[in-house]
Amino acid sequence: MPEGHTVHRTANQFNQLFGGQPITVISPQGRFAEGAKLVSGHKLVAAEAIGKQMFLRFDNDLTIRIHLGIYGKWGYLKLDGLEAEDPVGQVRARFSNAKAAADLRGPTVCEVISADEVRLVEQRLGPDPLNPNRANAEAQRFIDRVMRSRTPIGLQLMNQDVIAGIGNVYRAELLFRAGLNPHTPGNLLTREQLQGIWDDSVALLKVGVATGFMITRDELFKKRPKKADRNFVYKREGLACRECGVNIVIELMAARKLYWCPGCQK
DNA sequence: TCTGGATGTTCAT
DNA sequence: TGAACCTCCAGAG
Repeated sequence: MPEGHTVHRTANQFNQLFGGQPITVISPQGRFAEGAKLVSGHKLVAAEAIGKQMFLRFDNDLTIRIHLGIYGKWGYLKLDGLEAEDPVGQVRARFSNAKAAADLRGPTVCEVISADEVRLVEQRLGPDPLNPNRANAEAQRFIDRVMRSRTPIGLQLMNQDVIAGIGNVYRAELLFRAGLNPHTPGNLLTREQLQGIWDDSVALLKVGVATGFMITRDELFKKRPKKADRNFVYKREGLACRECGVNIVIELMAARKLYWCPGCQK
């Protein structure tokens, strides 16, 4: 489920499994064979997530940048000294030590880049609500950026240069929780409204990191709700709004499905 | 068993 | 704006 929370969970898992240790990197599928050779056997200094991208920094100043895109998935194997079985299906990259292995399938990006190239990517990405550093400055950066543009807030929340880590599910749910019509131009919103969206994104993403699920209904945060119960509007087109009873609508916004409630989001 | 859809991004037109 | 990328899975039959 590649929105920002998933990538932060993966980075945490990588630091636990492989952090500070030499790591074997292979490409069973072959498409990452050259990159794997550059870093395999080197120590993983740290795994870091920014928005939907993960950076694996090695002790030879090279970094693997991974973006799952829409298809990408991770699978984990516990080894405890046993040999890993041959991968099933198209495994772009396998990361392993004696204790564990992580298989990467179908990513949009899996490449080795230099420290300078890492900085270029970091500069382009917008603030990440899960970035623990400079939390207040990051919020202001988000607010200023949104207010500069007439682009609808529903589009801006999907732009990784504006806010890194939000995808289609959180976009729909954040706007519902804020009571905002997705078509509202960014420059017509107030600082208070945008601060509210930012704070809510921090809270929802933290729930996502903790649970692994995109739960957006407060009363279900500490439970394990079924998929159909987790959200207010996402994938609920034609059903009655949980708050006002008006039917949830679906429309295409920049070729992505947008779900919202015309009753609650005036 | 088959088909369509999916939480995303980039590039060409 | 639409196609391409590329893999898995839920739902249909």
